[in-house]
Amino acid sequence: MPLTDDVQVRRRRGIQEAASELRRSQILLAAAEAFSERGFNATSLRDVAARAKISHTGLLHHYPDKNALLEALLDDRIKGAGDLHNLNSGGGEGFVRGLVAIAANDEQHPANVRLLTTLTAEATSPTHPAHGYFRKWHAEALDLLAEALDDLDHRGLFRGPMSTREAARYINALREGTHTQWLLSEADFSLAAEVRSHLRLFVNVDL
Amino acid sequence: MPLTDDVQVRRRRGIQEAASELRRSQILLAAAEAFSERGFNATSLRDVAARAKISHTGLLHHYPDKNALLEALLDDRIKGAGDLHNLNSGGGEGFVRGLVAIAANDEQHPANVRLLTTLTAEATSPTHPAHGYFRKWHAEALDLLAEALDDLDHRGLFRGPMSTREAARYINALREGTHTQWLLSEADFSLAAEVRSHLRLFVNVDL
DNA sequence: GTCTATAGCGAGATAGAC
DNA sequence: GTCTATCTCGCTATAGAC
Repeated sequence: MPLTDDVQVRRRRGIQEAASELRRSQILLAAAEAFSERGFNATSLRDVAARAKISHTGLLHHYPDKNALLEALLDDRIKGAGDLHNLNSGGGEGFVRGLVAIAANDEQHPANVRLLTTLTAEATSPTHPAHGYFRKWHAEALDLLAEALDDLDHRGLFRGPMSTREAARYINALREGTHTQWLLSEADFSLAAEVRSHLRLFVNVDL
Repeated sequence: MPLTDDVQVRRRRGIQEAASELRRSQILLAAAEAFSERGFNATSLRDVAARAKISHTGLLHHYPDKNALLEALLDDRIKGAGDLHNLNSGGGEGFVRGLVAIAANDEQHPANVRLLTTLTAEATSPTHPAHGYFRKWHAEALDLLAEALDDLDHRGLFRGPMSTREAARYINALREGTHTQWLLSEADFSLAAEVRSHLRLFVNVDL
């Protein structure tokens, strides 16, 4: 019987994998904190490592370089957020209500907002490692919102004087710009209320 | 007669000051280029100096450190732009038409847009050297726009269902967010047309 | 006013012990 | 899987010659 099939070995391996996964999520949390405070470019791996209470070489064992760390963080955050508020079920109403829910959640976590706002702006540069990632994500976000508005339009709940695609562009721009204003004004208005008002300009849905 | 009152000395000094000013504007141009491509944090003084065809220590003679360079650039750009399109004359109509003019100008200079978008996001962090600067600038921009909308409101040219101050917030957020989308979409729509549409949602002015 | 030279630091990444 | 030690690089900033 080969050693790799040994029950104890498999059990030990399972424990190690769980520990490893825990470490990784600690590291991602630390990275989110650091990137949110200083941006991606200005943050050092040593800073992230210190927050995760690990050496910077220990960090590099889990993520081979800085870009890999960023990619893992984006996967975790962006892909996670959409599912969390089930933007993809419940039709047009579900979608726009999900947007308000996200804003309400963001309001309690300014660091999250700063993280995405800063990374987005940095990624605006074509030389940034996450440029392609954000380009794709923004295009997808636009498509999804336009679809949701189309769904509402078919049922007479879209009230804009413009096309649904234009409205989708306006709504996303409003959200993005409002995040910046909210951060710069040090949260002196309600993010959720603001998003609710934005959406009411375009759709006839009880939010 | 003391040497400092000598005519030739004064003339030479005048020439030197003019040359110095030229150098400074070359440096600011180089800084704008570099910051726009890579952001402030990720840009080195050596990079800026190379673009300005000067040594990095030569640069430090004109601007004592990196923050001073940033501050000088912001003063030059932000304070200059408002005057250029005379946002402060011509009342409410003049102001909103000025906003469209700025967008039309920005459309021809994506690097300018990226510069301000990136710096704004970076400055969102309270530890950023330009944090206070952008905070103040955003608050002022909001006040000025709200005043312009008030002026239009008094003459029945404001059409929003919300207050002028809320509308000012929406319009500024739309502009900020649209910049980001425009950069990420690699300019696949017209910035000026978009701003014109935004404004038409709120004011009854021929743009 | 601009340069060369260099100090002094912190970065990303690798090698190899344990 | 985590560490120490180290390599190599590029950075900001200073000193001092010209």
